[in-house]
Amino acid sequence: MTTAPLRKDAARNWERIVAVARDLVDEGTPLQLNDVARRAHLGVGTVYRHFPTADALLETVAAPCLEALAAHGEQALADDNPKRALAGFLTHTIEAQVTDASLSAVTSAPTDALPRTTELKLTLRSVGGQLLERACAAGVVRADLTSDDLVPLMCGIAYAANVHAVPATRVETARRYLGMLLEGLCIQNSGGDPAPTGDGSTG
Amino acid sequence: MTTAPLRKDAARNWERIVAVARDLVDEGTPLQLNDVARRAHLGVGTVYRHFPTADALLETVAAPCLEALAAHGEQALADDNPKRALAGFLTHTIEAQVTDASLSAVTSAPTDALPRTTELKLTLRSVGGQLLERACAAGVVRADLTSDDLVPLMCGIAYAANVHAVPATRVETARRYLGMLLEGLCIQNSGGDPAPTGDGSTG
Amino acid sequence: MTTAPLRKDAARNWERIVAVARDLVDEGTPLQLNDVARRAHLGVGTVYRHFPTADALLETVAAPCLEALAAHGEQALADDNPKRALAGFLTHTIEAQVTDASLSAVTSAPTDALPRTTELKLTLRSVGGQLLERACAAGVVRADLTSDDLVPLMCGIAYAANVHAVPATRVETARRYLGMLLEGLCIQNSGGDPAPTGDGSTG
Amino acid sequence: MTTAPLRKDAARNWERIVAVARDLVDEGTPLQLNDVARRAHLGVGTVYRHFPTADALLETVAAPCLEALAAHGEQALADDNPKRALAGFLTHTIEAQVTDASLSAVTSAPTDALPRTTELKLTLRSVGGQLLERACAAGVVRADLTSDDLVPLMCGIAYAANVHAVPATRVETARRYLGMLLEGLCIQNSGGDPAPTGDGSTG
DNA sequence: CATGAATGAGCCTTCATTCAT
DNA sequence: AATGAATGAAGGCTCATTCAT
Repeated sequence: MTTAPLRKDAARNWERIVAVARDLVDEGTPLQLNDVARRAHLGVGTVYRHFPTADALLETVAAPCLEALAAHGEQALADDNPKRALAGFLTHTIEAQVTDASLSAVTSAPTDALPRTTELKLTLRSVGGQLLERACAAGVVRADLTSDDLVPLMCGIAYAANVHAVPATRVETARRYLGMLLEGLCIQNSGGDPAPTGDGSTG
Repeated sequence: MTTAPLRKDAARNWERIVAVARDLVDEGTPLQLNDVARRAHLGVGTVYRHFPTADALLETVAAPCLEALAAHGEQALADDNPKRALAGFLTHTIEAQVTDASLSAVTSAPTDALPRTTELKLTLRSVGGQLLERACAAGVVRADLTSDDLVPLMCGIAYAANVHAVPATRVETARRYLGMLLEGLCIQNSGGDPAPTGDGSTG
Repeated sequence: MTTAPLRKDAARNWERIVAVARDLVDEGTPLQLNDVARRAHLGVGTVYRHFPTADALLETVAAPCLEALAAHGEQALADDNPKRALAGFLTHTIEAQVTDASLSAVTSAPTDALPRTTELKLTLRSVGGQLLERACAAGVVRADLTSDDLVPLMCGIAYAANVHAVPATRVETARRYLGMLLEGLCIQNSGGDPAPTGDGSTG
Repeated sequence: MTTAPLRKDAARNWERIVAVARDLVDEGTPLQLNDVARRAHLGVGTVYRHFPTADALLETVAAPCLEALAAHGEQALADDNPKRALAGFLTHTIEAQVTDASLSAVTSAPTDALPRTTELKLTLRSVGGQLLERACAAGVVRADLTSDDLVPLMCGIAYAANVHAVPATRVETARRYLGMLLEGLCIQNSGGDPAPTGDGSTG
């Protein structure tokens, strides 16, 4: 729509570049445009033509996942159980973030290289915000939680799962941590005493 | 202890290096040994002699904070309110991590450059484990939480507070997020339906 | 003449390219064929077809000015005051060179990309030579000045005006410098001692 | 004075770098730091350590010549013949500029990389200004010539001599052109009509 | 003819680490 | 021990030119 369709060969190269980048992301290698070019058997210039910066490429790699998340979110809006809808959306989000390194990088970044990314992030935030609002309205979620908190919290959970957890168990760990966040570490009716004290004093 | 006490001038250099490194960490500058040397008005070689790698220096910078945390944890063990003890310890930990960039780096790192760091991290884990155990025993904390989860969760909370939150509000944000984790995002008696579904399906 | 007339669309492209190049020259941007193509909304290949090198394009841009200068020179030949004729011609030349960056580049260049340019430069040289000859014959110009000196001297004056003089005052400065060159920096009857000594000794 | 004396090996490298740069300048090769490093059989880093930019190196190469010119200028101030003093100074300047490509580059540059260069250029300007003032006072130089004009005019003459003149004759040509500038192209008492007309009209 | 994607040499710069002084 | 100069691999990016479409 927005851009003219690429020529066939250019399109093939574009795909190659993104595919290589995807592989690099998956194997945890930092994205370097020269590196991508070498692996894709293309000139550096070609890569730079398609992606002016490494971030632009990373965001392109992440885009489909962001879109899938957004799509899922839209579906979740149709769920008439607000709690389940929100929890499902967050679960999906977390699983994606833990599975795909491009996502965590992109969602954590304060600025975007591509307008499309900004757009997707806004959509995601908006969807999350709506799901949250409904859950709030239904009284199933604490009232002091805002849509601004959702992304950081998800990033945090994903980060937690990536710290010390071996790849094999990451998704599982992430789900556990999300469960803990949703239900709380503490048993709720366990007494009237404070959670965090603010000044950290224990005695 | 393990090493012979440094000569007076060497000791002074050591202090200088660590002080400079502390400053760099605080201003968010990545630790580069050349940089440290220049600012400390010392030769690079001197810095390398004291700290073979940047990580060793970083861990040295972080050590006092880790010790302070451990000390606090020991005190907390004396608290007869297990929930308060644990919450206070976690609050302390989070505040430290958010405030001090060296801490988050060191606690998140899978391996350590210095044995002392490993030792401290173990102590911390052990203290946390004990506090957790007591809280568990008192039934104030969910049973599926293990001492292995504490560090990742704290790192996650700290990370969450660092994403998108401006420095000025970070500590406050981190406290909020810790509160949410402890109490749960969801209102507890709000229905029988599941939190995360595991397969993420919403309908 | 030498080449078949261009097809209408090709001619339009040619014009577009030259116009864009003119703009780039005027804004002081170095001529890059890719750049020209982009601004002209044409493919690079098209630009390369019309102008095999950046110099060829530059010379094409400069050609009309060179022609105008030549035309002026021809007119000056009709002036019956040899001194005025020469001075006028030089003034014109200088003004053009200072005003139009393409000119200084082309006139200073030792070799030409286009035969047309060589032709024009020869014409100009010839006209200058004739004007000079007349002035010499009339005894109003020093005898050791040859037609070979005219172009370098004009380039030099233009260069002088471009060094350190802000754009706004360049033409004025160039005129002043030309005046100085014509009349001499030194007061003529001011004594019998030498101008440049050749070995630079001051005594 | 200002900087600590270099270690012997560093000093040797410094010399090597400057010598190589001098050669490159003399053979008309553009100064590239990597290139310098290769020719000097040194690591790039070494060159960058000594000279942060190519301009800094160029100015270092030019410095001795600038100093020599300044020294000559000081001597010229002692000459009791103001015209000869000025002419000698200008001749020297021109010869140096034509002979040494580093000089023309440095004197024409609007900004300097090294403070030392700025200093030298100021000295040179000041000396020129004084010589000019004396010549003016003695009535041997046109009154509308200011010290601001000296540098541009000398750069212009040097440029003129470099245009089209083959290296072998450059110095000679430059001297001739300087002579012409000093004495004027026109025979002075050759009539009352104007030199440049300002509008360039020839009648 | 027009197009513009592809090329890749070439330049710039940084920085972790070594080692002669 | 202390010093800090030297190293050079590594990464970044541009741009003139070619050639498949």
